[in-house]
Amino acid sequence: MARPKSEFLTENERKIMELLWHQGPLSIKDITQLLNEKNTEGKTNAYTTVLTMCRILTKKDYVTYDKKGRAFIYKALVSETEVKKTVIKSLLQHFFAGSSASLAQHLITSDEINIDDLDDLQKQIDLKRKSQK
Amino acid sequence: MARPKSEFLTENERKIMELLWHQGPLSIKDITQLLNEKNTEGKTNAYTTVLTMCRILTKKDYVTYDKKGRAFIYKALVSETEVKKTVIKSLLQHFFAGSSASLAQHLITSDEINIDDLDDLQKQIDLKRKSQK
DNA sequence: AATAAACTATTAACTAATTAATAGTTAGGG
DNA sequence: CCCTAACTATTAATTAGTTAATAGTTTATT
Repeated sequence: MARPKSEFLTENERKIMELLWHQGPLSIKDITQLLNEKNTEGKTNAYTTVLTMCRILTKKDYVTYDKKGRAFIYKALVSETEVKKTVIKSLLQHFFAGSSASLAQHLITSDEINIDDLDDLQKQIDLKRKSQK
Repeated sequence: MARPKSEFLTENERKIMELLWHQGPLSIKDITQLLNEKNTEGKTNAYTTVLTMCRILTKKDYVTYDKKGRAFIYKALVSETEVKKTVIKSLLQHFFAGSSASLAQHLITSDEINIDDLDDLQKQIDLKRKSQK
């Protein structure tokens, strides 16, 4: 077996999905424009490059399209939530023995959380507790 | 530009790194054996396949080797903690606007955390709070 | 010192992904 | 109805990663 399809979205694929998630259905032209606007460092993509990426996403069932006039309007088939879930699941599996609690703990003890965040988390835990009783 | 080096470890690469992290330095023979033992579904890798993968990991500076007799003994150059950190950072960047707190919240409100876990988390938050005062 | 066993190096075939040029098609304005 | 602009389809070159056969080298044993 040669290289398998990448387990998740590649960087380029994710960028396109983000546009579709946040802006709704878009034509290739739209996507090309938006990608090139966002790209710092002046790195621009050709129309046909974006087309190819959208074809790949179609083949992988991440998106589909409707024909509107002569243009294809692409839309997401998979939600951001679903992708998020998959990625977190994989992270948990690989590095935290499948335990959400273990990752949560890691995040809480990390340096990047301040007191306000901790307050919020505590409230969230209380709420969750009550709903589980 | 064609396909860039994968941002992180690929599945195969990660499996090898796991062995080196948890078992210490190993020869190609050892790695091959351990990989094939672990593999359910009877999928075995040839010695030379493993060799190639180790070469790639060497080129990427994830591992290095010492010559011991005629064999190369491979050892990890990058720790599991470092890789973990990188993966979490990317997840945060892409799906949680860079906020650890936001991901922590997501985990806490997810269905997969039980009361005992919540207790532990609460204790952890208290500890962290005191240390930050 | 010859030989076999154990190891590494070279090479290759194949698929996925990236990038895009060029060719072909279609639809709307004159 | 024809032409051109806007769009899609085809094709291709390139690199990364997967898999492994084969060729070459080294070392230990007889």
